[in-house]
Amino acid sequence: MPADKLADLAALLADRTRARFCLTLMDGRAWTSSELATAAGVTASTASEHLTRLVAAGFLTERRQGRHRYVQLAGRRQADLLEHLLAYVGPAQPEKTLRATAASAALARGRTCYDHLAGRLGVAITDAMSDRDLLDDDLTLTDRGLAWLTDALDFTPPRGRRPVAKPCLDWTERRSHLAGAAGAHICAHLRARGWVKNIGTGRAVKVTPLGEEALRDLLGLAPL
Amino acid sequence: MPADKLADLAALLADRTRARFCLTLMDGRAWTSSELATAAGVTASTASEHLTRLVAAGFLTERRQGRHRYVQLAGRRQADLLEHLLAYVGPAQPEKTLRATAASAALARGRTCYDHLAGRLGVAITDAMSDRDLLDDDLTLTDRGLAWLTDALDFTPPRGRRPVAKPCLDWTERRSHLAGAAGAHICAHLRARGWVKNIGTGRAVKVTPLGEEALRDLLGLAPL
DNA sequence: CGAAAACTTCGGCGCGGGCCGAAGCGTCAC
DNA sequence: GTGACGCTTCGGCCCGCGCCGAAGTTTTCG
Repeated sequence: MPADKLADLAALLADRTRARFCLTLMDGRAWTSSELATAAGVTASTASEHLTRLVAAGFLTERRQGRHRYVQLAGRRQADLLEHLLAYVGPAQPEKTLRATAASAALARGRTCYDHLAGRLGVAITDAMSDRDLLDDDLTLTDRGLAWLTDALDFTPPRGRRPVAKPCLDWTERRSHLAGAAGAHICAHLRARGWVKNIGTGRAVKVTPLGEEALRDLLGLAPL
Repeated sequence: MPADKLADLAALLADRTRARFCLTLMDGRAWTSSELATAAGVTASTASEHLTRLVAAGFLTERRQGRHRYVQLAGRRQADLLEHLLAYVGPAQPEKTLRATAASAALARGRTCYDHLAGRLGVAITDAMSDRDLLDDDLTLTDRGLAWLTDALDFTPPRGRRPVAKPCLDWTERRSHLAGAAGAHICAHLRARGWVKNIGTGRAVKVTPLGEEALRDLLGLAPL
């Protein structure tokens, strides 16, 4: 019965603590059990039980390393699903505290979404690439786009079945931005060059002065 | 906190009975409370409470008519969300009973998805339209496509903001098929002409002999 | 080696929620 | 009006589960 599987999947995310874990993990990085526990405001034992359940359901993967248990979103499918759910509940409405406002403004400006860039930054890069005919309307890579990525950004297309470029729904912008191998490569490349940096401990990112210059040169992108 | 809203949304669907209700309502039609109760195998009182909750959350809409309470999926956003969740849990794996096998085979062959056609039938129509340059790669309507719909199928584009054509993910085929106003129109048109008919009480549909002929003439579609 | 750190397991508490049956209320048919 | 019907409300049952603290295991560090 597909309804039962649907209910089981929903039940997995139908808890505030587990939902917080998943959202925290949306940055695509691996977190330890205790990091997630403090981030969500529960004790270590509670976190341990939740993680066991999320891993058992295949939603997260774990890697034991010494006395640490690192967990990560299991893959892009899970990240996609979370994005769709977030898009449904809608962008966070006006916040109460100043700190929360600043934090969510930073998130809206630019962040990582699993392994690629999202927020206004992600959408702006996607738009700039579309304007220069590097992307099609459906966010697949054009020949020009492939050449550009290869030449300017040292991209080599993956050998596996992973789509090179595909759209990902953005829950603050309500627009599609570039995901897939190309999106991931761009994110990694900009990070490696020091063109974008993480802000704080979350998944918000900011463009460095160096990065603004580079993005202007590469894509004619004005500072956000 | 967006995580809390995510958890609340998931909790809404994290019950087998409510999940069954929603899946039953995926045919886009309105059902009465007692119909859903028997379909899901619960008493009237239990169904009433679940429906109240789903309506309060804005997931369903209700229409009181005499002594009946008709409920319906609130809109396309809800249907889309359910499709994505179903796509994640995957197509139903091999069934136990013969009756279940036949029923799910019929569903895979052709069904309605909220207001348009899905399953192999929906995908086949979408593919045939793409082959004839009526649709772009991203399943938007080409000029030829709009002309074809208007001439052959009495289509008039809606005045509102509803997209004329857009992709919808198919949870059995794992492919996109045509949704949006054009998809809904095609479904309604085929049904009105008696080219497709509902099978039984669910959302499975079959193509009539008349319909097979018409689809061959219109789109060069071979019988499924 | 001993102590500290990260995590897990277990017992127990309390709450929420899913279910039903019985009773009540409005609506329709005769 | 009278009865049947569809639905809702209420009380009560019970299970599941989210949480914690305490104790136990494994690894690291000095």
